[in-house]
Parts: sequence; C-alpha cells; structure tokens
Amino acid sequence: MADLVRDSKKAVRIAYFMRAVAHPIRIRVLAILCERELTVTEITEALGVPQAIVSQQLKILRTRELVKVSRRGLYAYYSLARSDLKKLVCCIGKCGK
Amino acid sequence: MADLVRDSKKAVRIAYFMRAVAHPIRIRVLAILCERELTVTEITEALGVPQAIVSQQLKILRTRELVKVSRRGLYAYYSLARSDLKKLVCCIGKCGK
DNA sequence: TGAATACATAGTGAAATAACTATGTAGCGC
DNA sequence: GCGCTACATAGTTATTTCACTATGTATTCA
Repeated sequence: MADLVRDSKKAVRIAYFMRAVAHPIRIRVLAILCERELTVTEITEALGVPQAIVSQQLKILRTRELVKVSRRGLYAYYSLARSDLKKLVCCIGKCGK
Repeated sequence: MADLVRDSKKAVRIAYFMRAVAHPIRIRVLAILCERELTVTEITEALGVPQAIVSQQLKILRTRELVKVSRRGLYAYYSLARSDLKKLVCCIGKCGK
C-alpha cells in the first residue's frame, strides 16, 4: 500500500494486471471460475456471449496468467491460475455500489 | 461474486470503475490518499511526475467519483471519496507478486 | 495592480483495446 | 476418410486511452 506509492515499477505491474480484470466479460469469467473449473462451452452458455469473444478474452486471461487451461479430449477446462484472485474478485464485487 | 456472473450490467459498471484504478499513476495516487488528504503539489512531489499529468489523472478520478476535492485558499486538497477504496487498494497491493 | 504560486485545461498524435465476422484446427465417432 | 463438436485465431475498423506541450485561471501578497 505505502510501497505502491514509492515503487513505480510495482505500480506498473499491478496496473497491467488490473487492466486484465477491468473488462465486463473478463470479470464475469473470473467470477464464474471462482466456483469451479469450466469448459469454454459452459462459460459461453453461462455468459450468453458469442464463443469467439469468450475464447478471445480467455486468451488474454491466459497470456497474463490469470487463468490456466487443461486440455482433455475434446474439451478445454479453464480454472484460476492464482489463488489470490478469489479474494480480489470478491473485493471488487463489493465495489458495485 | 456469483451475481457478477448473471448481472452483466453490474459487470459493466464495475469494469468501468476498475479501469479508473488500473493505471500506474492513478493507483499510486489512490494509495497515497489512503494515508491522508493531500494537495496537488504534495502528490506531484511524492510521485515525481509532471504536475499537468497529475492534475489530468486527478480529473479522471474526480469524474468517476473515486476522489473528492476541497478547495481552500490557494490549495486543492484531495481525499478518497469512497470508504471501500482503502480495502480495494490494500487488496490490489497484495496482488503485486 | 502586478507578480508569483497552485492548479486546471486544451490540443495533438501515437498506441492500446474494443467488438465483430470469418475462417482454421484438432479430437472423436461412424 | 467424413462430418461433427469444441475451441482458437486472423483480420478489420472504431473507440479509448496515453503522454506530452503549451497555455489558461484563480488566489494571495507585496
């Protein structure tokens, strides 16, 4: 908290990380993955968003290492890649007025 | 958390709010304001960033109602406008690896 | 009133991020 | 091999966000 003020490198890192979260679809993906591991199709249906868009957003989350994939057979199972994400999503959720 | 999944309007609101936070300078401003009310000059010196940039970022934070100003004499005193911001900044800070 | 201090805004161009459509690939069952 | 399902990627255009420079406004004090 105080170190964030002094350490501009850390601020850059965190801002980059936060930008991955600060998107309507990506937040919802993270929120649903807080509950359990899901396939792309399951996520797509839960959110009611075109599959290509979901895959696109998942790629961003993957690239920034917020989620990870496990490919088994025909399916790609997505889950959170960081344990601190649950707390963060929970905290962010409370900011919705 | 679970409602974030269903409620896409809420996700949009929160994402918009989070985008205001997800910026290196703005995060640092919020972090420093967690401690106390400060003038623009004090913030500028603490961060080591040009004053115009700081004012610019403060305007964004003001517009989105994350901070508020109190003008007294020659000075503009900035402080957090929401009580939940402290917790959020604290939580975010922990995500810095 | 005029100069100095503190802060705000305008204007500009570059770069990042957006949504959307179309198409590609990989594994499985027949 | 063929077709189906599940998922990934490419390509395009629009919008947002960025940093930066220059300039403007308001208050105080001599």
